[in-house]
Amino acid sequence: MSDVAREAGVSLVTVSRALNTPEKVSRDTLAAVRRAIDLLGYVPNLMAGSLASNRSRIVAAIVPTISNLVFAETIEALTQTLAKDGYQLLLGQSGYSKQAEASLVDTFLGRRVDGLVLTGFSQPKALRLKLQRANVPVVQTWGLPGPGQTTLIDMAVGFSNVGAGRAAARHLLARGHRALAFIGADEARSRQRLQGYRAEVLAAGLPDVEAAFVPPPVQVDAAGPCLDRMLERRPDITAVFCNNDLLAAGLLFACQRHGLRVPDRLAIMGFGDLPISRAACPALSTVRIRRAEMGEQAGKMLLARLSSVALEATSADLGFEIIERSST
Amino acid sequence: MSDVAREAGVSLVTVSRALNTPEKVSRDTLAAVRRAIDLLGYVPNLMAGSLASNRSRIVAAIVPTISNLVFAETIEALTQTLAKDGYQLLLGQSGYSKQAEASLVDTFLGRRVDGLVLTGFSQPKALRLKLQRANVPVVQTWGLPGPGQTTLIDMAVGFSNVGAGRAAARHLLARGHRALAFIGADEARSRQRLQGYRAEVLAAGLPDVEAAFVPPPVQVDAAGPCLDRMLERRPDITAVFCNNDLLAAGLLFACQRHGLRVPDRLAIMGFGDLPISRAACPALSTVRIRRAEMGEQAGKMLLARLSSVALEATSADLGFEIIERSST
DNA sequence: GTGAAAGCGCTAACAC
DNA sequence: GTGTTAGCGCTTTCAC
Repeated sequence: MSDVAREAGVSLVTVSRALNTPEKVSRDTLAAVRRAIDLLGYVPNLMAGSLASNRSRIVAAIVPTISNLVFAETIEALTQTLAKDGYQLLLGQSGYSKQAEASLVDTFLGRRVDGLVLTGFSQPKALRLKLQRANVPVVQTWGLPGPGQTTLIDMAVGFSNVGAGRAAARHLLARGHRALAFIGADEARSRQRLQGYRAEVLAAGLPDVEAAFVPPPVQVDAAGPCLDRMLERRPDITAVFCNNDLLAAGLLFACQRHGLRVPDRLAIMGFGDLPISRAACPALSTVRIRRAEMGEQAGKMLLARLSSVALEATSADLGFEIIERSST
Repeated sequence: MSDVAREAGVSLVTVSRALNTPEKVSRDTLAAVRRAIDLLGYVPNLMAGSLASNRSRIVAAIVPTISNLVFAETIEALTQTLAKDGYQLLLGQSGYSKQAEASLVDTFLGRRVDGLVLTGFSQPKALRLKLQRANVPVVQTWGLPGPGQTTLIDMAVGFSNVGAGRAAARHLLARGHRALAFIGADEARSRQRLQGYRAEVLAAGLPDVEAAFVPPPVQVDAAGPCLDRMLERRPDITAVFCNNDLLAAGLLFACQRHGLRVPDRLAIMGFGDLPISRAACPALSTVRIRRAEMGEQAGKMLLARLSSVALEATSADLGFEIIERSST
């Protein structure tokens, strides 16, 4: 930077200003500085700037895995929202492990990220306190703060997993199904959806839900084996709520293979409204959630906080929507 | 850090050493320092460390979009390989735009990333030169350096897209197909596969391939409309090579919808060997590529370079494999 | 094994 | 509108 300053015949600060607040520099000086920058091929060191200004312009996000399309879309929208304001994204993957999440948070705090986006609300208390003490803006996603273990750290954007489970059950019950099953990943959000799903079924005076869990990360081909075991135990099952559209698509293929007609013999309901649910044959009924908006909203909340703009609310409920298609 | 030093009764440098090279500090001193760190809740500022040491321990990766499962898996493996050595990943998404890619590179160079992972080989010359001048380790992925516009910047890991296209064509020709079609995204790698595919078809003395391009990012539901147009123009088509398994699955659903039997009326070949290709009914023949290994290998190459370990080769060909299943 | 001194390349605060 | 001064919180180098 001092080379540039010398070349342009100005002082070092002026170069800094030309870069960061060009409107506070005269036209001629600005031109001279820019010429010098081009001439010397100068690339500003943002790390030094971060150290001096105490703002890294980096936000970190932790997801269980980026290989799950639903998280990928949230991250994509988040990255793009942040990029508009010159922020970059550090990506962390917890692999559904609380311990890995905690150690990622430590690293990210050490890097002095300006903000943090977490997935879910089941962080241990110690982590919550650490984050609150660190005084770093945090957005939790893919759920909503509420009673139980779902505690708010700072800000939140998502939807009610329990409510989504309830709505799925109501949809299937309204279609006349009386023996319902559930297939989901063995993790917190999926269990919350099951909770709502089950509550609705029991409230209708029906036998309990037949539930199967597959270890996360969910693979599309995990559904087939589940189906076999399920129908063996409960041949009366007529509807399955899959906690992921990909899982539902896999189940649909498994039904085709077994000659089970969908929805006549077995109704299938997905979750997420991924493009595949619309493309499938029959098209899959599902619960639409606003994945991209979740990332965008998380980014906006952080940016607002970072620019000291007053936030309307610390928590945003993006809701969900039952999409009725042909598989139920 | 000086607070910790005071608390532990040692100098500031000793704290730094206890953190970075604990083996160079005596057992007692180490214990004292660690006690002080816990007591004070000290979190080292890695940005300051980066500035002083001129190593950021950050690697940046640029992919077209993280919402495409194939890239997500590469990124996942890369992140995990880097994490083992204490490196974090900055994620950039170009949205298939060369301009966006160039501007991301500028930002990342400004952040003084220790390494860079790029997707593809068609970077403009100016970008290549800039990266080479910056003297930062770079790995290009999802292809191989070779003649044409595919120039090597520094290191590479991938497979031959042209070769994969050729192999797909040979597979279909061997099954007796004589009128072949292609559906792919309108981007460089897809075009290279078409190039190999077409070359093989023409070499067999057959009519040219019927090719359809969909704008990236590819969506699973993009295939259906393509199919209609294709069969209208060329009702003789008996096999389609889709440049993505998701696209192939979408095509399979479209065939079910139209009552076209797969593979009897139309053979479908996918690309990537995503889990869905095995789960599909009929299971999809496809070209397996080693997505996760690509990320892992890219990470290893960078880490080797960063720790000054001699690399065996600057370029790794991970190959591909034709997976024969029921859809062809 | 430990410490003192000298920066890393910037920005913040204040002066002019 | 521009410059001067004083750091940001570490690591490196060299000395002991």
